[in-house]
Amino acid sequence: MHRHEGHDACHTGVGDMLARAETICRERGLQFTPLRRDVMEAVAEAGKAQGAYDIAEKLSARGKRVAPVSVYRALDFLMEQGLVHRIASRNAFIPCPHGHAPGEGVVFLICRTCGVVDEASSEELEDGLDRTLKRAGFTPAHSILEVEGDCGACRERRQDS
Amino acid sequence: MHRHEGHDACHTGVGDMLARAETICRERGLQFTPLRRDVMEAVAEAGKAQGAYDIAEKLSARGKRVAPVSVYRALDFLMEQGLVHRIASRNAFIPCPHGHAPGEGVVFLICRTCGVVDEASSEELEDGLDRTLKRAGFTPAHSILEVEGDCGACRERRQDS
DNA sequence: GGCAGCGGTGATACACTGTAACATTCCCGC
DNA sequence: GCGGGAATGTTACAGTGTATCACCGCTGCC
Repeated sequence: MHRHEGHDACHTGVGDMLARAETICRERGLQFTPLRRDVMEAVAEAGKAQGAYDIAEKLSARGKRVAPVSVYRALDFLMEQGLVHRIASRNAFIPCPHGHAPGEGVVFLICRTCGVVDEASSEELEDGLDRTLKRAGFTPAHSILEVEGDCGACRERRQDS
Repeated sequence: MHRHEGHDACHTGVGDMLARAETICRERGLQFTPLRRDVMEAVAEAGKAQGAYDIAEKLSARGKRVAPVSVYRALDFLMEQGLVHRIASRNAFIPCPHGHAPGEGVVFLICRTCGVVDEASSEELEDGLDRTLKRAGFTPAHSILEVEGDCGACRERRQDS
């Protein structure tokens, strides 16, 4: 379980993500089926967060029809394995370039201009949250930290014009 | 705009919330209509987060039918005024006992056992988030911080049994 | 071989959440 | 009275997610 400080710079390629997913499943004795692979690929190759219905459409477009319910099941599986995250504020899904468990002090940075979702994490933030929860007498099980705003690239682009 | 450190202990009564809502609207030259009042009341008197359709049902039960769309409009208004918050992970709404603007370093603590949603905020958490965002070169516009887990009361209750 | 059990998938239907579009009402200022 | 704006009513619909049952392929077991 590795950690990052600040911006998430390790933009893994689609092929790498699939390979890693397969490895993880094999290690855990789980099946990385064709459907799960296709869904993982669809999420990974999209530049931004994808809705379940978008994924279903995308997979159906290349031949065999895939029902949304199948996509949801595959997504549930991939989320349990920490390979995909759900963005609650968008009802959409993104690939996870690392392998962290859910609720681990990771913040999602959602650019409202270009739609790209990035991850950031820091000890500092996590500690602050932990202490705040402890003071409130609350035992966390799962956290959702999402910030909507403008990413650096989009802000610069706006200033140019 | 007052601040809290730690657990939110100021559990305002329903009557107080309504009075405060009315005052705020009058101060801002906005209408606190009967519908808005009813929706505010429904949200305030429920012990836990309410879905928009729950509210519509509740209001319809006592006589005149209220369509969900009307509830949504009232909720939008109340959210703009900071009187109500939306819990993204539950698609539900809670009253806000304070008067903060959205995205102000407030964390929602959602008890997965009893369903009660509490608010907590701290400078520490907010600073940690700010610094993390700055390092990532991200300009925040709106934050969603929600933690699901067990509140103190439910944890104790479980240990008793 | 036959057979129960189980995980994964297909397929249909449905529930829940949210919004668009347009009609109506009410109130305020002129 | 009359135009105009804000709030609400009404209908329809889009988007998101789940329940249910059937089926298939595999494995272990008798």
